[in-house]
Amino acid sequence: MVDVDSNEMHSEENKASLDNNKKRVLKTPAQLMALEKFYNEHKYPTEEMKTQLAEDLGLSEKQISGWFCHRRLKDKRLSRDETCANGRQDRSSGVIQDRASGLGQDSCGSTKDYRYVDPREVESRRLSGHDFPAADITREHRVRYTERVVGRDNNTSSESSSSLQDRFSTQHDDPYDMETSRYVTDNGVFSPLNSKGTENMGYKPSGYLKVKGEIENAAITAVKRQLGRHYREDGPPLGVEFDPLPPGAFESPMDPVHEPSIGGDAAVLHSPDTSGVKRQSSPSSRYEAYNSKLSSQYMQQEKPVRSPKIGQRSKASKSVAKYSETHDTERGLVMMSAREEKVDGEFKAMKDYQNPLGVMMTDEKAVAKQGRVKFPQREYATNLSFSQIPERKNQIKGTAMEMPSSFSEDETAETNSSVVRILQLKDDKLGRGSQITSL
DNA sequence: TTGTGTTTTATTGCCTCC
DNA sequence: GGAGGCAATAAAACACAA
Repeated sequence: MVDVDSNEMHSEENKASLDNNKKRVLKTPAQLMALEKFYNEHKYPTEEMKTQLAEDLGLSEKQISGWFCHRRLKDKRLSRDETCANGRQDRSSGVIQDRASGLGQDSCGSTKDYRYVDPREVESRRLSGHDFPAADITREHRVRYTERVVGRDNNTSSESSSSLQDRFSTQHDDPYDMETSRYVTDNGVFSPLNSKGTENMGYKPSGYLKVKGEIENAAITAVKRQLGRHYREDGPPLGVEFDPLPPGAFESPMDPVHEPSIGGDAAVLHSPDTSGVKRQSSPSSRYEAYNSKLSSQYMQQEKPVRSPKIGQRSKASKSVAKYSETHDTERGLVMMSAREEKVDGEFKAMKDYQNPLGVMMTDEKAVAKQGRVKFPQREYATNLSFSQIPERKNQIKGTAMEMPSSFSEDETAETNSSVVRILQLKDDKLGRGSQITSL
């Protein structure tokens, strides 16, 4: 742990070092966290924002500007790599991809190549919550970063997935607030998460799950567990017949622009009741989106492409695998950030889905230039307790580690109930009531 | 322990917009 | 012309494998 004083001193050193020598000084975890959070909402901060941020973080405006600049470049670079990798993967593998992950699908393919998309458009989409490879990348980065932040002292648990058990269980506006409230005790010490969810299951993948990696299918496994005795590997019970799907049931618009790509049910999304569903923060919908996305990510890792960046990713996945074996109690904290970010984006996507793109997309760059973006509350920096953020070391990188491999009982219950709610909504819309029980 | 690769930070130059 | 952003580059910090 790093106490406040040392961080503040560090911040002072940042300024001083800039003046005195050119030796670069790493941002403190708290600074990075604040910056990341701010960046997550404002890719192009106004001068006022920068000033405020610089003041709050103890950095110079130049540093702030430079950081945002590099951060955008990083996003863009990663976006290129990611979309290109996805495109290659799609061509080389015969694995069916979820439609929700189709954004990567067409990245280097025929529909649209995001490498040639105006980055501001990318950003606008991200801001508006539309799913996008870059959004994943941001999430990946954030996970990587926060892992570094919290993953330093990972000796509290050897369970492989306790951190993930909370992925879908909670929704909070501010992941950082949530982190501190949920994981930090009154003394500011990280309290271990409940890890029993991993132990009590003893579930072994079977059938299709054997083929795919356990990591990828952990979410599927979780759903299986939730379904319990209702789950049948060989399909529905004999004698149970499903109603034929209505025409166009699987024909959700694949407009790469409007497609929210959250992997949720199209009927739900297009339903007038969508608002109710999204506010409900259905873990199942999130789960679906997550699972579909993870599939594409997993495939990338499985067949690394010979490019420097992909090589990094492959290496990262190894680290992740190793990391996931031993670091999970506090990793949950990392997951919370990534998850909340994604979830937030998903709900934005759902909320924004009904609006035309032209209306929804805001050119933040232009807006920032005009200084019309309201500076948010100074929560980015001030809400961060430096004492709660470990010193940064042990850079653990990865993407697929976000995969939930187990759920706590509470989470299972909640997820299960949410799944049922979604199914009920679907059935209500389709005017049938048999599928839930058929499951 | 060391070499190598990756990431992050800082600098600089060019470009675009007002 | 100034401001801001992007891209290229260098260098330091860091992680990891041998």
